[in-house]
Amino acid sequence: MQHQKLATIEDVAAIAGVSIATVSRAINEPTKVADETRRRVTEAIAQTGYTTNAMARSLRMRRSNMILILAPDVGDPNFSNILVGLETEASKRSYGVLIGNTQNDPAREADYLRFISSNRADGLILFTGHLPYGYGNDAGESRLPPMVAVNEPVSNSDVPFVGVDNFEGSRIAAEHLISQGHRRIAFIGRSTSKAVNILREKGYRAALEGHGITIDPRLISDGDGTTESGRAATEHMFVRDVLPTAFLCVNDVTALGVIIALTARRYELPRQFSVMGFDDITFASFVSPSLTTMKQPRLKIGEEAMDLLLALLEGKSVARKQVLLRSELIVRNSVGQVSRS
Amino acid sequence: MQHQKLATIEDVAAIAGVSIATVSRAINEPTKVADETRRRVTEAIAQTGYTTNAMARSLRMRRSNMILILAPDVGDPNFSNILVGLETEASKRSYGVLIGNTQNDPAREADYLRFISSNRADGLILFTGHLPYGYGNDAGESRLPPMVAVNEPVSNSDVPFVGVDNFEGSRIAAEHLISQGHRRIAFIGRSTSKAVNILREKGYRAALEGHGITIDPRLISDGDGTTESGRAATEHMFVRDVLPTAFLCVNDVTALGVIIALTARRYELPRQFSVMGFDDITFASFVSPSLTTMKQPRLKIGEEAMDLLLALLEGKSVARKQVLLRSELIVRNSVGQVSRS
DNA sequence: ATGTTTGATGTAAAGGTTTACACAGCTGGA
DNA sequence: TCCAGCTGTGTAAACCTTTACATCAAACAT
Repeated sequence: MQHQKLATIEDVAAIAGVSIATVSRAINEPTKVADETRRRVTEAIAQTGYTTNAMARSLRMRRSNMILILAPDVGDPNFSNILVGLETEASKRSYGVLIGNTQNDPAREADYLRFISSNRADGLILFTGHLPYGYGNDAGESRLPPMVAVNEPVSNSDVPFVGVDNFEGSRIAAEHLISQGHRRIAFIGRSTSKAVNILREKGYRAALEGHGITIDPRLISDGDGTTESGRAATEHMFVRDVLPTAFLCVNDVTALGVIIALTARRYELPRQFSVMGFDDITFASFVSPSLTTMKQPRLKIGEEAMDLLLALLEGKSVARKQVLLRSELIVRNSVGQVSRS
Repeated sequence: MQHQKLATIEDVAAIAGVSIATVSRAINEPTKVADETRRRVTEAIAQTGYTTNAMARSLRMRRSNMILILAPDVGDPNFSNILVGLETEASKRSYGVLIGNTQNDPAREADYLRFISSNRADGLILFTGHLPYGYGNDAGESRLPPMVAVNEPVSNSDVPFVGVDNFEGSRIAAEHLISQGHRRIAFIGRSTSKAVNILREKGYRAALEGHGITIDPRLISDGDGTTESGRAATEHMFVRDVLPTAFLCVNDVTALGVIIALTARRYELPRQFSVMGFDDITFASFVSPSLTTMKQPRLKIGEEAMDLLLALLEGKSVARKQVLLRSELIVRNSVGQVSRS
């Protein structure tokens, strides 16, 4: 009962009174078949409810029309909206989208690579910030398929990247704080390994230096981008008693941790301290105080990335190997004029 | 350069000095081939880096080992964690997971159904709360594949459902408010169409009735589960001047709207009003006041749903067509003792 | 009238598996 | 000695397309 034998191209051909080659052409290259014949075929298709078997087609054409999305964490607040963009563009061009949630587990990444080598996916979108593990160690030197990185560039490689201009965005964010009179500005979320963090720190430095503000290294704090890291970094500054008037955070999630720490110490925001995030994730507008931040055009990022990947896939030589979009300053209530101290 | 001709089963067979049938058996039914032969085949596979071509296999076996997930909105805060569960279980059983973001657009749903009829997916996970549009209107009466609903049951159908016991959970939530001395309890988010809302309202009613509290219909407010609906409903109650001491909301997103409305009116929570949510979405612990709510075991829901679907797919007769998991009361700071008024 | 081009269609191969069936050799029982 | 059953392997069909090549008729040019 499971399989009631779907109609094949042969059934259609029989009904229309033509050969299967003609049916195939009527579907894929309509101009190459006579009007009258095409009409008969179309009718036969409607009559049988025929759909072309994607497996047979993929087998023959050596192409699955599927894209694999490799993400370390599907729960990442940046993920879902980029995914919508990716999916929208893919489906518009009749590609399907496969999800691989790797949790940064090398075994799982290697596992998912087999979707490529077994022809189940033609291309790869990388959220991971690194090339998949397990690449090229099987004999046969498995070639990597066309790829595009998103969210985080792939460190030392020439994998095309689509994302926000993190340096520029962070510079704008810092400028905003400076424009509110802040001079002692902390940067929360320094990292030596994550490209995004590095760029955002550079933007911060550029802005301060551009305004002749000397950077106090004690105001730069390591962090891995989690809420807890933001909270801990803030606490640490209080313990050491080296305090800024404003916190520029590597992302919104970190900023949330900073807000939690400050609120716990009963400070009033933004009167006593200003906090700035980056990303504009969903809850940024719901926190109290609502978060001033830089908005990533996530939908657009997804669309552009998929567009680039499909271009690569279709063999078009692609001019730009890097698409940097602008982030937008969203002013809410977590940043204020510097308080006279 | 794209395709350097991958090794096929034939190459392996040649190297191992056996027929392709034997190679296939060595891979899929190892016990059926002699130890020595199997060793040679394994070696040949390693040597060539052979991976079986999934398209050819699927074509032959009439099975893609792919599951299609149909979701109206990938950004739904309940979605991502359930997805992780679904994906984890699927990948454990070596199924792949395809994402279909439909935005409730009938055309897109119908479009995705073609993944089924073209054999690109064997089964369906429904987040949508309804059967996909475009089912069965093509001639040939396209049979629906094995399906499991998640997040929201599929109204009037016998599609198996995996989720939380909404009635019971809501009853527990209401009981909690009652235990804090509340008698005038509002229910925000009534709906006549959404099964989840209906069940949660029933749980609310059951709890109140069980404690001999007569229900004031003016305290039951329609809502579609958005933040804005929660805000508007609350405002409306102030305008009519019919006020509860506690708000039981159909979900956390709605509760957030209620909190926003109350905070805007400068009420102090939970001293003056109590607010209770449902779902325990990520930001529930970050709102101020942090939200008391019922936690959905989302990971588990995903895993159970996929497990059920795969069982269905493999033809096992499944005992339970409905898996109801318990939700857990999470006490935070948005609910307090009723204030003497 | 002959040769050439064009357009529409058909024939058959190829794509890479799985698996029913056949076969060969061997074991063990009668 | 013969037969039955078992084990391990091979042959070939089937799964459903796409497409190179062949064919044929009609149109056109010479």
